[in-house]
Amino acid sequence: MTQSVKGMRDLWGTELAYFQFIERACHQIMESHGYQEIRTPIVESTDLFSRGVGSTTDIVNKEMYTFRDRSDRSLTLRPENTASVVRAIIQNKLLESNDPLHLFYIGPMFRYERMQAGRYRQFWQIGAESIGIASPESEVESIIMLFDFLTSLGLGDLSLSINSVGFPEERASFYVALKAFVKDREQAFCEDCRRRIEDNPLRVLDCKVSSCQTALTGHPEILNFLSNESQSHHEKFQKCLQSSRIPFLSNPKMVRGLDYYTRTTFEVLSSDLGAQSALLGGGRYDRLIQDLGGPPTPAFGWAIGLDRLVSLVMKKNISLPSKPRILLIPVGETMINDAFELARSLWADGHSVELETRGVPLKKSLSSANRKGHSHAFILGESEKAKGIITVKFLMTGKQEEWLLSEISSRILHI
RNA sequence: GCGGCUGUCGCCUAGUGGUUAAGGCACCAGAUUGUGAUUCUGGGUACCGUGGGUUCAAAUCCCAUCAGCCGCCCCA
Repeated sequence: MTQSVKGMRDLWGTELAYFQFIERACHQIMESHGYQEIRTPIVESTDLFSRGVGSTTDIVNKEMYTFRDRSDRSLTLRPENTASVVRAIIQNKLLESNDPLHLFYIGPMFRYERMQAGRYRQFWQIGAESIGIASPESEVESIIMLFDFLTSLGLGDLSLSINSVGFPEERASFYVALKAFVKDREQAFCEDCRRRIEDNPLRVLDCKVSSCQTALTGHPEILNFLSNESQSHHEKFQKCLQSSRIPFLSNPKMVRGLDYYTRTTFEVLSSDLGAQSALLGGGRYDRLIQDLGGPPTPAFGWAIGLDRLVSLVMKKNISLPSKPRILLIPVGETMINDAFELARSLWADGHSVELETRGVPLKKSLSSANRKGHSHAFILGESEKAKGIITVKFLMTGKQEEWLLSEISSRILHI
């Protein structure tokens, strides 16, 4: 049998219901904050990502789904959405007015990676981008929205890690200092770190080996290498977070994997997610829009892994809002037209009702209603018709009531 | 990209060279045809992930492949 492509899964049933619950909450919160949805193509020119995400990142170097189309163009399934959103606002001239833009998106992303729990080759992200504002306050506005969103899902207790990575020209001297620091103490570090010093010095900072963490005591911190402007930006950001009562941890060791970040970066990890603990991440990207051919424009954004968010919400036993599920069962062939008539009037009133059309014995209908999780069965047979009523069976308790046909629509609201 | 583990009905598992692969849950059929879920009775629904190989004989051993899981790397 042909099966789905490795790392790409079908969503249905309970898990899909959680996806939809979260997507609805997302739309609601975004709209209340004035963010508008944007949908960009899933496929883009490969160079958008190599230029936008950064040609030295792992995402670009080993994780992209890149292929050639019939005209020999190099195309890539988007590994993230910020580069596409930036491309879209430049191409569609959304920045002409100089007014800030607030956009959000929900959609699938693709990265060619080794499979693990919580890591898929097609995964879903929800993201928000705040474009055209340089202030630390705009960052906090965006983060407040993010936390309102998480709180509405019952996940308000997550803790935010923040850092600032400054601008590229400010980072260079920090890299030199960090490399020198580690090299001076090379023997104190583990084998992995000795390798990391060469190919990814920042990664030494979050090594899990405790002796390495000890050896890092007094290591150079990136904040000390930033310009006065970047430092004061970061201070304002922290003060604003504090006065907004958003709990955070300043983490000078935090490293992010995308090249376009400038100044503020942040992320939220959750130990409930196992090895793939990253739930969301984001930051400022003041150079990306000009790097991709637009006018110099400051911007800030974040993205949440929707698959991981769903798995967290499900793990915390946060229950979905449940509505009554009604099955209308005509008893006997003569009642099917009456059942259609009743169902159509209930649908017209906006009620959610399913109709049994198989013509099977009542016993069978009730049995599958029970199995499929219906809460109520409406039984309509000759005897009900003669009395102008319907039998309402409560499948949880087994109790039955008789409702007048004329009262059904209003009584449904109270079950 | 590197290292390791796993793969038996819809789900969970037993079975580690020898008859027709076993059990639980689920499912299906019945217990006076308009009452499910509960009870009772009956039913096995599986080419043992796939393809090769070894053997008189393979779910079991070997190889390959696919998929999943775990660690590294990295990220959501």
